[in-house]
Amino acid sequence: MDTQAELRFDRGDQTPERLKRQLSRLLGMTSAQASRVAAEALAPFGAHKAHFVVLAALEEFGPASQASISDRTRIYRSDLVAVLNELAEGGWIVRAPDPDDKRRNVITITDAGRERLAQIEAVLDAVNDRIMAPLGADEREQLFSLLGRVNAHLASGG
Amino acid sequence: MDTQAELRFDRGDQTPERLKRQLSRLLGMTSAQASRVAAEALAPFGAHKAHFVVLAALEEFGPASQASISDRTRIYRSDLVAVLNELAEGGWIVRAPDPDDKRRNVITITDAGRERLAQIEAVLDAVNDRIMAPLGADEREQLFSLLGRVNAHLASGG
DNA sequence: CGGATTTCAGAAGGACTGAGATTA
DNA sequence: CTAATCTCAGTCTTTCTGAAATCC
Repeated sequence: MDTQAELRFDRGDQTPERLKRQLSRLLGMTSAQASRVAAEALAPFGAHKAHFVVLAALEEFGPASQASISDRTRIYRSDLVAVLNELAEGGWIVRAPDPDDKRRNVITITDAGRERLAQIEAVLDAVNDRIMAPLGADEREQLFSLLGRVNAHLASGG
Repeated sequence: MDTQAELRFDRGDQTPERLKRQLSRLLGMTSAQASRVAAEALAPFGAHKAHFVVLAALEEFGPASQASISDRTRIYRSDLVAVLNELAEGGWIVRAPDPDDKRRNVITITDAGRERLAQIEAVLDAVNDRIMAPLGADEREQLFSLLGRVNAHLASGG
């Protein structure tokens, strides 16, 4: 591809000094690239990151309503609907009405879903490794720790 | 606002273990929150982050064509058009045809633009400080350094 | 001609809001 | 009646692609 994105490498560093100090900008650029790498790696499998997130939550916490899956994954309730439709179509989850509370659905991961999860996880673990390639093990831990603290602070209203 | 986002605080940590190890997820969440904080701080001024980015590039590198502004800011050429329209409407830049190359426009920051830049910068510096509030000075530098290395690696095709 | 610049139109994804229908 | 759940229908923003028109 001879796109504009490609032309942006290897130019002399003409980044304005003011921009280098803005963490939100550095976060945004890095996040966008990381997401692109992950999405490209998952594309050949017809998988999305949301699939991984939901399957992991089901595998670790067991069958759950859509509301509690939303709380655990931070995927909005409204957006979960489409994700679960896709996962149900693939046979990776089962969506059944809850007999104890007719407002709810009970979402259950299937055996095929567990296999799918393992497959996606392997892909994403490799992606993760590739993203953090320039960092040593201790540096990776530092990055997680620092980012995690910033994130927790922002998530709790800071 | 009694929205879903608000309900996501202060629940017991029900985050699936698998998700905690994915840097791209942590990056995405932190980036989204940081962007939201920045956008909310700029909204009362009717400013966007792109305004800051473009004005900073013009102030530091002087008058430039839209193509070179794009290279320096990593804002796509196609997206720059709307940003420059807004900045011209506010009187913060002047867009004039380049007599030496009629394909180009020469974009120049105005005195009002410099004032605007200082105003926006003050807002964003405060935002930056708020985002990194839980970190000490040395930790902030570490975070910038680690993220910068990951970003550079991804940007150069890694 | 090939190549660069500006502009417009739109795709694709993520984050988010609001409301309707149903049920507790 | 209030509140929770699921669903649909959107908005908004960002990143990115493609192509037309103009000019070097």
